Amino acid sequence: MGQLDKELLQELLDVSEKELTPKQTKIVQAAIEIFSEKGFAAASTSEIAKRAGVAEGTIFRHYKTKKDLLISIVLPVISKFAVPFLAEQFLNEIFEGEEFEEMDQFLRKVIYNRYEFVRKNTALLKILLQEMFYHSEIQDTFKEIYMEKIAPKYRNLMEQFLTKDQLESIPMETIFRLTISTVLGFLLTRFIIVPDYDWDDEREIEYTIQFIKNGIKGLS
Amino acid sequence: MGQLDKELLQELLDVSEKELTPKQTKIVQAAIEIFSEKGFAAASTSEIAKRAGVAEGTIFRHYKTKKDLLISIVLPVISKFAVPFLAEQFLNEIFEGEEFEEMDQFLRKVIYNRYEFVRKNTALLKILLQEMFYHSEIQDTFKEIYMEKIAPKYRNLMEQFLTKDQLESIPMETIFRLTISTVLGFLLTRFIIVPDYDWDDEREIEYTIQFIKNGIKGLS
DNA sequence: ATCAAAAATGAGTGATTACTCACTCTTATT
DNA sequence: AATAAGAGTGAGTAATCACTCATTTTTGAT
Repeated sequence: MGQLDKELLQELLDVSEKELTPKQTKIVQAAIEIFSEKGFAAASTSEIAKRAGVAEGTIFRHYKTKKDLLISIVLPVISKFAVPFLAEQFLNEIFEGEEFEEMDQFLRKVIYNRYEFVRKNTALLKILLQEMFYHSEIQDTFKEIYMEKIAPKYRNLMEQFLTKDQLESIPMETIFRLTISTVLGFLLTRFIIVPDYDWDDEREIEYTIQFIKNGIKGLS
Repeated sequence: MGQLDKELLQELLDVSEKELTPKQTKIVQAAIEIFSEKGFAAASTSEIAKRAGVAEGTIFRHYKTKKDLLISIVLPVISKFAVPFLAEQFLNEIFEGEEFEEMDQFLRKVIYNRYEFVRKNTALLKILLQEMFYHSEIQDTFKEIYMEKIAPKYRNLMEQFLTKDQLESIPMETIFRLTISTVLGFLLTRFIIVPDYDWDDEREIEYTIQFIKNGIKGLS
């Protein structure tokens, strides 16, 4: 279950880090598997070492503590999950050439993009989802990225889609909340809560887009 | 933070159980606090005993294992969270006398009702939210209650609100998914993810209702 | 081939874990 | 007052925990 692509892993952890030794990569892969299977607190360093095919001491050569290992795995995922689809390049593709397009287009692009990300990184996101409640470093990183990267860009973007009526009467935070919880609700349901159900993904995505679009349209 | 009302606790655990001794009540209260603060796996029975003002052995008089304690706390919450607002009495209040009313009314009633429940039981629901991923007993109970109690009643109810067009074209599972994830998204955001934000609850609830109603209406 | 630095090892550490059990205390019934 | 049963106790147990460190192995530049 959930074999980890080595290149993908490297890309995830390489954000600003130096390279990992082969054994270090093994350790990180094993840690991701076990953390997501039984949770951080219930995972033991001895089991991680065993599954990585490595002496337990090797873990502590590279990571001062077990929690250090968790943090080094989990923090880069937050950036990778939140930031890229708000990068300039991504936005330009939406507003290419002609007039800016409908909210449909934007939502569809975002959802398909994040769908792929979640599909490839389910284990990592399960860890993140679980541990964010207990580790303030994770919460702080979330807050920082949301406030500095996501909120301002998304706000600008939404203003393009909304009428003057809507902009005056509906608080932007509410629109964020409803949009994000619908999209995350879809992704979590699809990949974490009931992944074994026989979903018709294209159809579900299309319904989700229409639900958000009409839901927001009806608020004013 | 999160002091536990003793009567409320009794009511929760009394579903079909015998009474608890005073010390047992203390144990359950302490366990709820500590489980929700640090998670089940990171909570130690010695700390629970200490906070309950009880010898550690007393815990194991009443519960065979630490996990037994968790399960005895968490399973009744699932029923209490899911079932009551679908009880006959509750539904009768909505369809009282005249014609059946709008979807608005139903959603408003459900949301306010569950809002109060979540407000009073935040710690319990945080435990449930965390541990459902690791304990199959919890998942099974969820599935059972959803399939036997919630889905069939909610299906009947929704059929009252939807036109023939909608009933034929939109799968009911999709409507469930969108509705539930929007409502849970609101409650989780409000009470667990960002409880310290200065929410205007009445306004948010009203927006949430309109969002769902118009979102579904637009699907056909 | 030499050798210094980095990587890896695994036996060993004290602390903590969930759980046991022989025993005492409390309570209610007679 | 006697007694039986359940509630409560807390010292004790083996297992496991995260982490250390003296030592060995691997690596890469010369």
